[in-house]
Amino acid sequence: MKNHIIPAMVKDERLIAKRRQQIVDGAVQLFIKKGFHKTTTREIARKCNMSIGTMYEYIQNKEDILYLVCDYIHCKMEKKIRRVIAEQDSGMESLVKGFRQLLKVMDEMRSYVLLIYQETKSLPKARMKFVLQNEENITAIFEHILEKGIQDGTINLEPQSVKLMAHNIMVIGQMWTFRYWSLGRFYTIQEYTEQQLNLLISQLIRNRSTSLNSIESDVDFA
Amino acid sequence: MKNHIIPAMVKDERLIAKRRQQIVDGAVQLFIKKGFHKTTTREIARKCNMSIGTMYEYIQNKEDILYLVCDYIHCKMEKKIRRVIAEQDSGMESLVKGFRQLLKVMDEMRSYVLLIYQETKSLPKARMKFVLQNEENITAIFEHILEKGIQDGTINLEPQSVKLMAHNIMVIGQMWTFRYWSLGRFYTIQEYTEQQLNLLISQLIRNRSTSLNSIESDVDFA
Amino acid sequence: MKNHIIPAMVKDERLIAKRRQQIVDGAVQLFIKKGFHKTTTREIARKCNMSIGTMYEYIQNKEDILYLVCDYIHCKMEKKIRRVIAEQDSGMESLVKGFRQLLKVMDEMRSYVLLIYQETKSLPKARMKFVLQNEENITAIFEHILEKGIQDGTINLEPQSVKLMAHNIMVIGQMWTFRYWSLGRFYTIQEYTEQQLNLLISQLIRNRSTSLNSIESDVDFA
Amino acid sequence: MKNHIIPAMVKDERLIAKRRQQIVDGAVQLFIKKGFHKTTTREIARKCNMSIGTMYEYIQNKEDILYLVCDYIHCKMEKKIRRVIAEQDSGMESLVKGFRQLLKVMDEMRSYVLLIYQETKSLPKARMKFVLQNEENITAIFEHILEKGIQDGTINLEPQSVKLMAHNIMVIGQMWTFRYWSLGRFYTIQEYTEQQLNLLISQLIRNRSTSLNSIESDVDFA
DNA sequence: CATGAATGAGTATTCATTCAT
DNA sequence: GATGAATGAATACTCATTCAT
Repeated sequence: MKNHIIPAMVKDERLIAKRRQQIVDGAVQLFIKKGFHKTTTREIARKCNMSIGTMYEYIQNKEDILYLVCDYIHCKMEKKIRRVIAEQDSGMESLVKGFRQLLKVMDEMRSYVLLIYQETKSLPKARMKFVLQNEENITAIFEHILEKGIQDGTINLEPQSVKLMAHNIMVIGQMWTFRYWSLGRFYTIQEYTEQQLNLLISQLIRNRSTSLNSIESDVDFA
Repeated sequence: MKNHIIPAMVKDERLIAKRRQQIVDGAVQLFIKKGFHKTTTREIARKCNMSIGTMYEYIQNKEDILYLVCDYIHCKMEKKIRRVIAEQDSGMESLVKGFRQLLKVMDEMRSYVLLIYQETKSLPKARMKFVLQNEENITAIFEHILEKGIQDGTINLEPQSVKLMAHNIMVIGQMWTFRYWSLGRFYTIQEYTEQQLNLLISQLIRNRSTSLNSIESDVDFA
Repeated sequence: MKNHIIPAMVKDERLIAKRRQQIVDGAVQLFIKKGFHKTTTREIARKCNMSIGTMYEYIQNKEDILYLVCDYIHCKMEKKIRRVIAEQDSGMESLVKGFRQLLKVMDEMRSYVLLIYQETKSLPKARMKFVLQNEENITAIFEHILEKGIQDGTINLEPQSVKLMAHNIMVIGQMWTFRYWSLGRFYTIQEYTEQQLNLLISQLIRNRSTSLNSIESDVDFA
Repeated sequence: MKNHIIPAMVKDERLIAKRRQQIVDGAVQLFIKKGFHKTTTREIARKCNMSIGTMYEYIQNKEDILYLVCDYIHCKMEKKIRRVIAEQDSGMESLVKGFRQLLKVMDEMRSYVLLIYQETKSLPKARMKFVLQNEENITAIFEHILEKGIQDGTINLEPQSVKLMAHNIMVIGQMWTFRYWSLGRFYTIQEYTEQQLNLLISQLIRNRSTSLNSIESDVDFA
């Protein structure tokens, strides 16, 4: 977390972290249910069992809370995704594992991701940069995987398209959250995942003789 | 336009259409610059050279304006895209033309699309439905193209993936608007279009012997 | 009617009277249902099938409408009450007939009277005077009856109390409208009338040997 | 006071009572001078040396203020009237004392009572019920007195007319406020009181041999 | 460090009235 | 005479933020 950017009235770093987590936990629920603008600071304070006065000891304004929330969500996502990436795996193996995990996370955190997605714009320019940067960090995971795959020969992709492909992968994940209102009517998350994976692979191999099934899914959708 | 849904205090239908266009024209600019929430009704009225009183003769509340704006944008997009689709073209031809046009439109209307994207959630539930429906109408254009291509044999895609692929296409278009902050640093719209097109085609043909170049681009990016 | 006080943009006196009656008819219903303040001029115009523009040709402002309404109600009440007063009757006979008629009218026009009662204060000072004067005119009917009764010996009352008694009688009538929420639970209008009449008479006779029953009620409560 | 019904944003009960009194004190004056509808919340806040924000911490909407005012007035009236009623007095004695005190209070609080009278209808239904209930509580005082008088033989009244008579007494009091524009021209409050008392007594005794003068007035009109 | 009462600028919306057609 | 679109002052209420205790 880069919370350090947000100044607090209180010194005790340990306390700051604890209280901010409290704030984030309370705020997320409210933001998801009502949106950032329609949630009042009073509500947030009440939700996290804090007086408004106390809350303002740990933040400077309402937007700070949104920032903390976005940051928290991104960190959690990133951690969850990195967990399945192993050094020893080939590029393609990592890709498949990473992709499946990405979609698993997107499904689990659907409303959270949607939140970031819809409210980021409410952040002041400077803060927005940081949030977008977080996003780009996650995108970078897939860039690295693709590059590794190109080098070890398991992935076939022109270097100039690496960035683009990484973005595409991220967006395939995100669209499950922001187009769920339509996609959810036609596909389960498993179906969605495997079909998108098939389409994705078809872009990354020279010929489709390589079977996906050779790479076992160690992602189980709860 | 389904504006008819919004009741007006004024009877003259001609006038209603005219004034509402005035309102939309003024509001879009402000919404794009400041966002829906931070734009005041007074500002909107001033921008479109109307008194607030007059404005409220043609709408019922601020959200109506947002709805009118979203509706207007979607209609414009749909019209522009349909323009390049010709009956006599093969599925694949239509797809390529449609895709290129989609991206051209997305680039031209970048901030407009972004607006819809970020503010749709501010609409009341009922109104949101309509906006999402509009979106789905555009997606349906590509569904039809894909189906046509499957039938005439120019496109290779499993039927169950048609809907998914149509969504993917739409999202490839939209992501140019909402990830422009990153994509715009690495690609021009032409580069973006052609690379995405290449990736797309690779998913829709049995073998890559068919060259894209055979389908000339009649889309010029102004 | 002293409508003449209210200037109109239109000349034709016949038309003025007709249109103003139209306005009054529409307005009364609305005022009764929603009160003066919560009724809009637009609603009134719509209710009486007139454009607002036209309506304003016959009045100068919203308060004028209230005035017209009050005036109309008072005139109607006065006419109805005077109808049962006959020259040849004794004072006491007139009193009983007048009283019973007063209560009949109050019951029939309950919501109308209540309206005057609650909204008179919304009139500008000058207009209020006129309305109160109308009220006093009706009160004066009973003053005259009481004086006649004193002179012909059928009513026993000190001259200094005549005015007071006339007011009391009016108020007995009015309270049926503004305390109906309570009185209506315990008494029918007939019970209310006869009990109040009994009490009233007991104040106006030297000894109670005179029976009320000798004066027949020619008022039938529909 | 049943203020507890009105929720406040502030917790300290002591403070709530104090601030609400402040609000009532400021509001009454304005309501009396301009009426409820023509008084703005800003004016009220200014009058009671509070920011609007602060004021709204203690009420929920403008109507709440009106309710508080009505409640306050009724409570004050009731207390003042009850003060002169003594256990050991006979029914008739209580009645005379109570009646004189009622009129004294009505005179002192003339504009306050008039206010309740004219603005109660501006309250939302539920609140209006409470106010009317308060009114009925005061009326009940006189009901009890009348019943006592009937039992101890000092008052002669048919049981079925008790409720009616109690209402009549209340209305005799109230009419001094809402017909003061006319009554005030002819009677002082003392004259009004004694004449009405005489008329009242004439309804409540079998023969008029009993002299009122035997019951001394301990009400002095300041 | 914690509290929560105080603040007041800011906003959507209404509605009586006018006046050009 | 009739119409109804245009006007904009006026108003109730909210809510992020502060600061004395």
